[in-house]
Amino acid sequence: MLKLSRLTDYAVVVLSRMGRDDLPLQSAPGIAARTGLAEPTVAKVLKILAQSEIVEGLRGARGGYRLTRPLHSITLAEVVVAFDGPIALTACVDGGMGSCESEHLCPVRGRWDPVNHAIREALAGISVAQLAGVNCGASFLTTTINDHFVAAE
Amino acid sequence: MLKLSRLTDYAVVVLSRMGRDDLPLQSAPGIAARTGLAEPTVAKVLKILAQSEIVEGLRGARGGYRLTRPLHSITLAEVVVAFDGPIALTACVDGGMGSCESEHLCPVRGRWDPVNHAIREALAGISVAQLAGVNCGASFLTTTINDHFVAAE
DNA sequence: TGGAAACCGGACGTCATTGGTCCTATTTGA
DNA sequence: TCAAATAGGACCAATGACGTCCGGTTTCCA
Repeated sequence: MLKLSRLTDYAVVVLSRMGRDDLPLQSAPGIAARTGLAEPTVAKVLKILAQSEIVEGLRGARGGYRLTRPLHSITLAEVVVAFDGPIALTACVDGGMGSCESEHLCPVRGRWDPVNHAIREALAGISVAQLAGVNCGASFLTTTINDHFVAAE
Repeated sequence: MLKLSRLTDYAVVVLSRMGRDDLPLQSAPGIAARTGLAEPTVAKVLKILAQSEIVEGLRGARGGYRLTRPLHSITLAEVVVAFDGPIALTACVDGGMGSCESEHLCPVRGRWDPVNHAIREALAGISVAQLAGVNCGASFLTTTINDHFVAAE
């Protein structure tokens, strides 16, 4: 279905929530309660986000998570990469020649790179703040995508 | 991995092959032999392509398939839709309100549409001919994507 | 007129990946 | 010292994709 993993979806929800009520520190159970998502799921999402340094986790009692950057500087591409891995529509792209057995017959050898690049840029042109609908006063780069947002409002 | 289904990948290979040696009619076993792909797989791919009217199937002995349109007018988006269904990165997009149980809490409600649109346009801006590397003399619309192709050559 | 070749539609078993959960260790504040 | 919270990993169930195969139909040719 060319869809991204459900965890990525949750991540956007969690990040949006964290950006909306910007407290100094938010615990996983607290975010779970405010988003309506299951607590273990939120915990898993935050752990992965912390590994990608999109959020920062502080341990111990009264610990919690906080955003390392404002929401409008976090791109959708970053989040997708954190959960789904590198953005590549086909397996035969990672530079590694020789991995495909019918390589000498394949007429599309190496042609997917521009496609992946295009998708990557489309996702990089969208910030989580845009998805969250946070009015952060920033103007965006990708005119095409921004036009869509304007049209959707 | 945000990857498209393997059948979509095969479809591009098959279409590229059909466009390269443009015979009046090509059988599934023949294409299988020329691409190095398994024959049942090629047959399945062609059946789906026929349902989407990207190729046309002629039955009977000496039958086979042929492209309904030149390769450069078939977009990657069409092929993806044929195999992966409508391009939508999340499940909560198909207009159908009320399908999500935590909808009233969700801070990204309805915000995904522009993202899907952006991805859709990125895929619609790429023709199968470009993936196949066929020199068809046409100039392309999406400057961004075309720039990538130029840069890749 | 019969057989062969090819498309058409669908069903089926297997396999990998994802999704959700849980457990234990570690850290920190009261 | 205890409680609260993150960190990291393991585990199992289930969904979906993949590849294959089958019977049916159509058409050409000998």
